[in-house]
Amino acid sequence: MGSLTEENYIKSIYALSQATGEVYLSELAKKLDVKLPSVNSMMKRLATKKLVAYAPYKGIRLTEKGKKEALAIIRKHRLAELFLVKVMGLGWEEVHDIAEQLEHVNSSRFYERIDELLNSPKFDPHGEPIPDSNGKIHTQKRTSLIDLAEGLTATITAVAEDEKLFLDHLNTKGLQIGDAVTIKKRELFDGSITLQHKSKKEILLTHQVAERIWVEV
Amino acid sequence: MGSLTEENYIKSIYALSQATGEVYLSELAKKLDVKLPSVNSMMKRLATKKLVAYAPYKGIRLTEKGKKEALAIIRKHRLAELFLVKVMGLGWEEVHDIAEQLEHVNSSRFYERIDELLNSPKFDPHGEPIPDSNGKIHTQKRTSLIDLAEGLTATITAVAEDEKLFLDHLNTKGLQIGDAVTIKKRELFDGSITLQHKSKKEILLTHQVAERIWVEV
DNA sequence: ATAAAAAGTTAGATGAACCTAATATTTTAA
DNA sequence: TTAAAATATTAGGTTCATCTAACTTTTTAT
Ligand SMILES: [Mn+2]
Ligand SMILES: [Mn+2]
Ligand SMILES: [Mn+2]
Ligand SMILES: [Mn+2]
Repeated sequence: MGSLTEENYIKSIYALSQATGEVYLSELAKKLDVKLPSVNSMMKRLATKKLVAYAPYKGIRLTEKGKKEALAIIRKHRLAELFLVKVMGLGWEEVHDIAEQLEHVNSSRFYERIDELLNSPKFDPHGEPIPDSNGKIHTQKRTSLIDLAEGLTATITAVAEDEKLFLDHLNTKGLQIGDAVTIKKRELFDGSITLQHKSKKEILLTHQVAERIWVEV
Repeated sequence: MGSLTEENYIKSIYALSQATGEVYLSELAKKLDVKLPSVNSMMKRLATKKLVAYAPYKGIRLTEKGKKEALAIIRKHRLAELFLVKVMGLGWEEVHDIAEQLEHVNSSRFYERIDELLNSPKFDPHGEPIPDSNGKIHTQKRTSLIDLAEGLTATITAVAEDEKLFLDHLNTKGLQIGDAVTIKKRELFDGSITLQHKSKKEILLTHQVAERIWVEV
């Protein structure tokens, strides 16, 4: 295992590479809130450690070793989040920041026990899949609410997790993972969406909110 | 709050100053497993931060601010240990090393919830008092088993906590916090002690073990 | 196709946290 | 009371993780 800083780089590279496979150093710099030369020199270090494949002026990608390490950290992060919600009774909107710290705890016993207490859970409180202890992860093809046609009914399977304000917003709207929603109206002007919700209430979501909610039809 | 390293220095200074009040840099160096010049420059840093009182060639002591910070860390450490035992079902012999990491987690919510779930506990799994959220701590006058006269009966109130092998040893001997023991025999030759235990069994403890067990008569 | 913009690199500096080697001060023991 | 031992300090160096400033390469837009 590397340093806390190295772990955070690896995790961010993994997250960014979900889209295209390759990651630009400038993306990484933005995500980690550091300058390009910092990223540049860290990439050289991670390359000598065989965690990323790096060639000057080319984008980077994780090696198998790097991917494995990323998934181990993500596993700890998501197990921690679910534990904080299910066992400790915290809200889904407040667990991410704590999990950012707990994911770096080095103790197989600690995470073994969490996994046992939660019965080897498959999803975190925001609907993200939890990699198993071998680093195997179930990636779902995800459809955003904004891509759903009027009239369709779908189930909320996941939501963006790293902005507390967004989750606070969902709390006030009364939306949760597993809820069935029907698209009543899609506004062409501003991209906002009106949902029919199990609570019988109609819910209006702005584009900004709807794009952070993923569903399964 | 300072860095993880600073927190560990503060905590160690607090622990060492329990005996005499003043702490020698060389003691600190030994405890933290670093060399003297490292301690020396850290003391200068902590002094500018008003966490320790430092003058060249004099021992150091924590300021009130430093003491408060130490107690906050110790509170987190001990709450974490008890949580790991009571809520997560880990053994008292395996929680110290995990708590060494959890004590640096920066989240009042996390520790608030632990405190609530445990009902504002007063003692950790090894019998150490847990400072309250204002940094108030109940220090007991502690008597070691080696200082007890033959024939006396006493209750185990605390044990040394930072050596896993020692706690494993107590587990095999079947000794726990709260157990009543009677001194049957004290050997002059090697300082070993024979106890009468509630389990009806006689238990032989070497001096090395007995000195790490504290009791109340 | 060239100029401008974006992305990436190098050089050199900084602060944190450590180190070794040399030196100074204080304590202890002969 | 002086020498030895213990303790503390200074000087100077290393690695990690960051930065700014200057420069190079690649991409994009006119
Ligand atoms: Mn998260
Ligand atoms: Mn999550
Ligand atoms: Mn402990
Ligand atoms: Mn303890």
